[in-house]
Amino acid sequence: MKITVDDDFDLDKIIGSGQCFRPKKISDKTYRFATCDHAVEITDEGSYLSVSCPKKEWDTIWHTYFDLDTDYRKIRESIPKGDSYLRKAAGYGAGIRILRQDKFEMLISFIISQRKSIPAIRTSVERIVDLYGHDGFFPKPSDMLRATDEELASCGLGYRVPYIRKAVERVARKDVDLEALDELPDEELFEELKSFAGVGDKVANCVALFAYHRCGRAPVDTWISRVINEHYHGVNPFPCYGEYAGIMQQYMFYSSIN
DNA sequence: GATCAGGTTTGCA
DNA sequence: TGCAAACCTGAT
Repeated sequence: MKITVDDDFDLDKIIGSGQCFRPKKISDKTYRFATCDHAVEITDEGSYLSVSCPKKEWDTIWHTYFDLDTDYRKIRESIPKGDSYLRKAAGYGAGIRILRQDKFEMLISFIISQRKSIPAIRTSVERIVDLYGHDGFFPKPSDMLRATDEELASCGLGYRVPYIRKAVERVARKDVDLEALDELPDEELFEELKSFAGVGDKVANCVALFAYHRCGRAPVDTWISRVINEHYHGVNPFPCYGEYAGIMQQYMFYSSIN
């Protein structure tokens, strides 16, 4: 089926922006994405996308996943002229969109991400899918309850094993309802996420941004910290960007690692 | 083979 | 409240 997108949309940049770890480029123009119990292959033909799923699935799942109701071009154009670094970064990162990804997968993935390179994160997440997932889909919390410490260690989790174990238990036993957290305002969501062991400011903001689509949240990692020091005199500019701070963060992050 | 990686926790001023 | 140091291990 053909889909046309009249806005910034670049799958290479989306995959390369560090917000997701499992989507893959499987050939020159074709990409594979999976979320919850759905998977799709998308071929970018330039003027349109050729997608492997029926229209109904695209409209109900993937349209939302790719945040196609948001006008990213307009957001880029709203950047103040005086903010030359951001304007340049946004031009370079044009095509990035903030995906709406599965909450449990994001929580686990970003707990793993601390002090790891992106390739290392990918390796660990893939290994978890191999061990506990079904048909290549990320496991449900209950699927991971049976995990042993040895198995988790074999995923390269190191000292994060107890963090993952505790998070799985809290979610599987409904001690925390990740879906229900959707109703909370940003700051309360942030605090709830930080109540997980192994989740600090950076990881909580990543989960808030990439799973809960809180676009005002801007995770500050070593790369962004470098950008702040080198281009903003050490003063964090994100509070100025308001509801789109997270999108601006993605442009800067993408520019700084690519 | 050393060094560092998209941080968090813990302990101590 | 702030600042180091320690932490597992894959990737380069």
